[in-house]
Amino acid sequence: MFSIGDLSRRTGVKVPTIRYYEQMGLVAAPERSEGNQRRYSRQELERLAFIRHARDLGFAVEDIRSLIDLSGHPEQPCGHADKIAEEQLISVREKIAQLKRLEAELERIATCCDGKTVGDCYVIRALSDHALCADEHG
Amino acid sequence: MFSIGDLSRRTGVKVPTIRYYEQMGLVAAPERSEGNQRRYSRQELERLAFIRHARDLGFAVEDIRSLIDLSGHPEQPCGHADKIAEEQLISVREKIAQLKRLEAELERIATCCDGKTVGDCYVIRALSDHALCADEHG
DNA sequence: TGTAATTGCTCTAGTCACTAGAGCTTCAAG
DNA sequence: CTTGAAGCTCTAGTGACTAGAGCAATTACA
Repeated sequence: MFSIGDLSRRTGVKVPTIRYYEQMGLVAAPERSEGNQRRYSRQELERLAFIRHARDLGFAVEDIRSLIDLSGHPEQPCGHADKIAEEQLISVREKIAQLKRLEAELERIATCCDGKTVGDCYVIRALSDHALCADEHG
Repeated sequence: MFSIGDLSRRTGVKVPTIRYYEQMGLVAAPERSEGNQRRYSRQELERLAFIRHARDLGFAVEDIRSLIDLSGHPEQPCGHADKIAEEQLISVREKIAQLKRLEAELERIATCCDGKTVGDCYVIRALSDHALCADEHG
């Protein structure tokens, strides 16, 4: 039996976040001690580790809920789980592409400033005038 | 003189977002028509375009506030503006690095599933067991 | 000039995924 | 048996908007 603090240390999920997940129905309400404190089993530790891992990978809480539902039905076809993971992959790739465009733009902005005062600062001018951008973004 | 809708169309910032920026003090409260509708000048259009551009580049509203304050003092040294842009560049690069790690992990997860049911689905197993991960993330 | 469609106004509340704080109780170690 | 850490519930705050209700003003057209 683990206290909420044990669970937090073992999974890296903060204590208030665990309680929040319980409220959201992502983890079930666990047993309580005589003094009304939460007591978790190993199964619940594993579920929380699952959630943590999926959150680290950028899955939305709703996706995680679906994945948990799926994992409770091991006899069903797993196409849905694959689909969630693939969509997540696509979204991550899109974010990378977008951020790379920003990186290029910011690189130009942040390294080209040789003005001494704000009046001729390239950072400020570049932000004021989209026409100074090399290409489209945003 | 532009209505809030004109401003929105010209800058790509949505109408409620413009009002929100006014509330947050990012743009000044503009003149009003006799019927109490907002009327903007070209200067305000430019400021909003500046904000839009900076938001597109991922600057936080607080950073934008600083940049606007700076641009109001063109005689000051521009080191601070440079610093904000450089920090933003660093943070974008960190995000890219993190997302690339996720991409690799998700790629492995999403493409390796040849199980037919959830019971032996690699997606679910990989999320349950961090030990299946090729390397650290999150 | 009339009227209808569009646009605008304020205000409150909701989003997502937490995070912080107040004020209290329980637990574990010495 | 005491003390200090950890736990409890509850409310409210974060960032950057977004949505909706219920009105008022403006604009286009007949």
